[in-house]
Amino acid sequence: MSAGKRVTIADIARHVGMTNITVSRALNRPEMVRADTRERIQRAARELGYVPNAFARALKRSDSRLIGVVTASIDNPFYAEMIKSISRHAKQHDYAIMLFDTDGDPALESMAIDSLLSYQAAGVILSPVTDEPDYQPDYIKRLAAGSMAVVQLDRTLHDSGFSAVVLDNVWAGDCAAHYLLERVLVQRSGNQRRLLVVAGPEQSQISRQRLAGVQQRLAGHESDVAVDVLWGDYNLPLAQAEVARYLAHYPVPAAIFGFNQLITLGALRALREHGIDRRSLDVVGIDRLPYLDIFGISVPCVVHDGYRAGREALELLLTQMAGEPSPRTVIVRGELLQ
Amino acid sequence: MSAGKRVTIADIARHVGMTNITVSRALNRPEMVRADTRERIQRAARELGYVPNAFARALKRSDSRLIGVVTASIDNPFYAEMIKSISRHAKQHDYAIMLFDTDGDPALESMAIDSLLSYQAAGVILSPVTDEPDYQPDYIKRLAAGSMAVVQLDRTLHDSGFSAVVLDNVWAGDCAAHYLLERVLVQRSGNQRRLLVVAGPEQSQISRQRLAGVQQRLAGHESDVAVDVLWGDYNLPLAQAEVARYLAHYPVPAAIFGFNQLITLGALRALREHGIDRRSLDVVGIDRLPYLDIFGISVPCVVHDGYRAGREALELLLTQMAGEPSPRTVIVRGELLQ
DNA sequence: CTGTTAGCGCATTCAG
DNA sequence: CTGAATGCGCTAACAG
Repeated sequence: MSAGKRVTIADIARHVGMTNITVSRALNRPEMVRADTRERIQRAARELGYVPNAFARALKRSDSRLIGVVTASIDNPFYAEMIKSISRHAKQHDYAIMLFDTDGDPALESMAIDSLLSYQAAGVILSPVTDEPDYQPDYIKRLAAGSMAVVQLDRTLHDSGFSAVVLDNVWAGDCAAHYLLERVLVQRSGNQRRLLVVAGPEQSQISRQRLAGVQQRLAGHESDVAVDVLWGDYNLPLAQAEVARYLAHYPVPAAIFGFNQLITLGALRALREHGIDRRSLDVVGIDRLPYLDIFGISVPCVVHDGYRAGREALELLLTQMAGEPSPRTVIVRGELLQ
Repeated sequence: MSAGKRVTIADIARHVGMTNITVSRALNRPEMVRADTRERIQRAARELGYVPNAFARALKRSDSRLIGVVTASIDNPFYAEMIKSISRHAKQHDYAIMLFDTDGDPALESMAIDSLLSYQAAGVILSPVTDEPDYQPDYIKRLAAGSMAVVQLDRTLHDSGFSAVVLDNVWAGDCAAHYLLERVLVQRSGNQRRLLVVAGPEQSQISRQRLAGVQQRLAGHESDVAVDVLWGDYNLPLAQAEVARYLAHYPVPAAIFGFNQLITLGALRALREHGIDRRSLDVVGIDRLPYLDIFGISVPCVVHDGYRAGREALELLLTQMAGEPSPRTVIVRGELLQ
């Protein structure tokens, strides 16, 4: 209750006329202490306002109950959903979450990893700032050398060898292309059969896979659909600018496929900007565009279950922490929502 | 580099033929060590893959570089924005964030506080599960007794005496009501002059303030606008259900005012469900309904700058941590966006 | 069931 | 500028 010094186990010991270790046991392994002394100790702890010192405990036991989450953008709804899921499940296993939002900055990402190593985190769930193969941050070595479990989420470091939970990106591309082919493109005529894909960075593995999915589906179909690809980034303004520039130079395509939520929104905004009714062509996306049904709007999207992805990541991390040596990859497949 | 034991300061000391303390100094207060030995030590540290042990350091210095963030819903975009802002600014002051998503569960909230006390967090930014005055969790005592700085964010514990960053809720209500009066309600006739307010929980201080703002504005206007209030919670399904029930029993009001993003969306969905064109009446809300402009939809809203609120909260926390004894309250005013 | 001893890794005394 | 001793708070390991 006193605001001055912190109450330690020793204070309680003095208070009840026992030794430290007995107090420690009464608090952590109650069954090892006689019922009445246990009572006395626990009551004293409560009355004195005892708060265990997590640092001292972790130092002694050299195992922390900490899990790190490193992500580039907590304000991306898909990531927020995954983080919520991780947080919820971590709590069930008595782990606290240390969160790092790297804001797309590799330097911050590296510092985040160092912090986690420093805090002896039992594991990290990592979604790097980019998944381009060139990105080979030097913390990979530090991570691989240590005993910290690692699970990558959504974005992966090329060839890092860590476990991962990723989306089925090829399938997502395939699925959207299939939708476009079956329902849409077949109904159009001649040179209208043009699909505009608005992708992320040209080197992004995720974008490449999604595009591969599209191409694989088109190839199987023996159609004469032409694909134009705009490379950019996973944000709205750039996607909007790219699409605007495209529309200024080429005829309106039969369909547009946006590779994530923000890209799709950017493309739609560009259409509007050019005075083109979005219903005059077909737009599909990846990731949910929430609440549009309320306004009678429907944009078909391939959506992935972020809650599930988060859970899978945490479970994978726990098995790694339990000693499973071989890295595993879990693939989460989405579904087309119309 | 070795995967076995962690390398400590002592290993480095042995390696370079110095003692622990010199190594410690070379790493933390380089100016206290001769240049060449400092070099040797720092190089050895790098080569051996030394990682400082944050626990040992914190234990010794009894000051952690940890700030706790406790919130009910990281997946609420407004909260996500605030958390991102907190995270970004905390990093600038070399603090790491420990995040707790309480998921609306008071028990989890209490555990989160205990964890933070246990980790000797320098401060907490707290947004409790509810702001109803009845909610007086017993961790308040523990918090007040200790030396941890506390700043409440958005939602506050009634009479807790902690610093806070809150929204100007009265003003938000006033502002929306003003808009409705000036632009809208005056144009309607007789018994059509009915405003439906869809609020949060009946005891929520925030909802009460927003409602007070509405009533104050209406009172000042000497108008004959009647207000119906639906109490509920800050989520979509309940708001939708309440509004649906209202529409089943009463004539369509001249306007609907939703007290947060999800409530407004719920109300709009109820309208749609009842086959009522939302443009046949006036709908205003609090919180942004993002991206609707892309679809040519406009729902006027009072929006608050979450990024700023987060920054203010962190700054307030830092001043508290620096010893400022008197609690302060910062009020963030929103603006009407049409 | 309880106590003694010892040490986790680091940084603060105080001496050289 | 460098070192020796000491302790932060807690809990193994081994007694008793």
